[in-house]
Amino acid sequence: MTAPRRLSEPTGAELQILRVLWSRDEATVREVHEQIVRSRGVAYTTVLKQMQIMTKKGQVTRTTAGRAHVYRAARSERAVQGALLDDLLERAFGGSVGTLAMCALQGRALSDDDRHELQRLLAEPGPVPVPSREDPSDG
Amino acid sequence: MTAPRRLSEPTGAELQILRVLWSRDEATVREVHEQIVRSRGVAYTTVLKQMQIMTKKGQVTRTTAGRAHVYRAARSERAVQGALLDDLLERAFGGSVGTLAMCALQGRALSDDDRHELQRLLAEPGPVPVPSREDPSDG
DNA sequence: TAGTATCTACGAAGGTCTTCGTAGTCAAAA
DNA sequence: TTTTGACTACGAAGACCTTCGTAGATACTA
Repeated sequence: MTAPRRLSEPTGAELQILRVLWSRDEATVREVHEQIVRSRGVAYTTVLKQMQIMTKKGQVTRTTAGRAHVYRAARSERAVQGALLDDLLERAFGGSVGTLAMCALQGRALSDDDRHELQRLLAEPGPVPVPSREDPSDG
Repeated sequence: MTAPRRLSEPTGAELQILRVLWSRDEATVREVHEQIVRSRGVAYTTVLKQMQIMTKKGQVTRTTAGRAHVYRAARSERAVQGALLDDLLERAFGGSVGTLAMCALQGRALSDDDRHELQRLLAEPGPVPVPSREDPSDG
């Protein structure tokens, strides 16, 4: 009756915290909580506990400043997004990137900039190239 | 100390079952189990229980044939894929379809057919149109 | 010094997910 | 008739997620 589950891609609550960290580069628990509480009522200690767990999981790192901790995301936003997409790709699309991309684009609004960028990407031959964005750590 | 979670998008084990149902249109628990057990050791009653739960959740429907049940997916594969993409879009991409699409395409191999299809899709003006594929039920 | 505010750490509750064993029903075979 | 096999239903265990209260430490203030 055992039930092992996911290996370590961030869950919903974890992603919400990571989004704050990515947007500010680094932040204290208080700052993260102040940001999150605007959209969803949640206790300070809930965010604290979550971030402690994420530290243990290696999703964030922290340093000490005064008597508070300052947190940083361990992986770049792009790296985590890619991993989550890989998950979904395998679990729901049988690994077919084309199906996923078409499913994502169909019926959804797209900015002209994004449209052009995608067209440019698709115009390149071979595996779609990765433009060099700063991408500190990549797990 | 309460922890409400997802509303009803299928989980990993549920998706594995749905994939079998989509591939055969309909199937008994035995057939689904035989298919899944090829890639992963799991007891018959585990699949049975899962499908009972999915029935209660409305993810599958069933009819009786003899003393066995015959199951069907309640929603089309495309509909579920779209819903899962919406989830991920909101949770990890801030709703930006363009970012998701680019992240999905970057660095991943793409068949020529898929590439051309995507280019065709992107060439259309306005919200990317939905091609008419058979799409029986749409949640 | 006493009180207040702000941290971290921790434990526990209640929920979902996944898994499997056991029990009960019914039909077919010995 | 007894045994065997296939099916459904159900309960419970264990893992993980999310939430919050409480406790202890440390600084600031009256």
